[in-house]
Amino acid sequence: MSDKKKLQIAIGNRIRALREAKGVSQQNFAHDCEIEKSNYHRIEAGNTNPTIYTLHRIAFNLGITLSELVAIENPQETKKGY
Amino acid sequence: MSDKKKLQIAIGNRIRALREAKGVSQQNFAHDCEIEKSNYHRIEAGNTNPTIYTLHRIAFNLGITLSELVAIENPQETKKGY
DNA sequence: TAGGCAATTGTCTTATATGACAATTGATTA
DNA sequence: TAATCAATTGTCATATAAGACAATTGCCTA
Repeated sequence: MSDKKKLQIAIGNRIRALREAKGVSQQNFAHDCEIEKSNYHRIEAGNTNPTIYTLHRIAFNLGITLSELVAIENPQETKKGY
Repeated sequence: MSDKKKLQIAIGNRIRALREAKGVSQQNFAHDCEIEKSNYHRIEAGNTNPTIYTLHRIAFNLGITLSELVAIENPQETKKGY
């Protein structure tokens, strides 16, 4: 799997865990973040490569910083895969 | 100015400071990150809303984590501006 | 002065993130 | 059973990130 996909999945998993910890549904949370719900789902599923501003809105609505949001295991980066 | 633009500028400024601290040119650094040099410039200038994977490659080539890269002052977020 | 390098800007193209919306599935509950 | 809600998938349109490349500007320095 590509580094890009691994990163997307790692971020998606982290967002999902944090949202579930808050006990809020995808639908409601997506609405709070002003993200269309199906696209929000694709972010959690690791099927998209979100922009920093989208992640910023998600972090804000989780009540954490962007830095905390992207504090994931460092996907082992090799050269290439872009 | 929009929250989005403020975020882009904050991130661009941070990337520029870190790159300059390494004493490497935009051209060479962009090449290392596999980003076309004019587009790399637009990121530092805050004229684009980069994807997380682009920032991941930049962080990697700076020798820091994504989390460290986006550890910026929290642009004061109000509601709306999306 | 001429040449080279870095930074910047502009434009066109291509890939894709996101919006919008319909439809399906599964779980729950009245 | 029927109704509702959450999650998921698919498709189309739009906006824009990023690639590619040309051109300009400013700064060195040989």
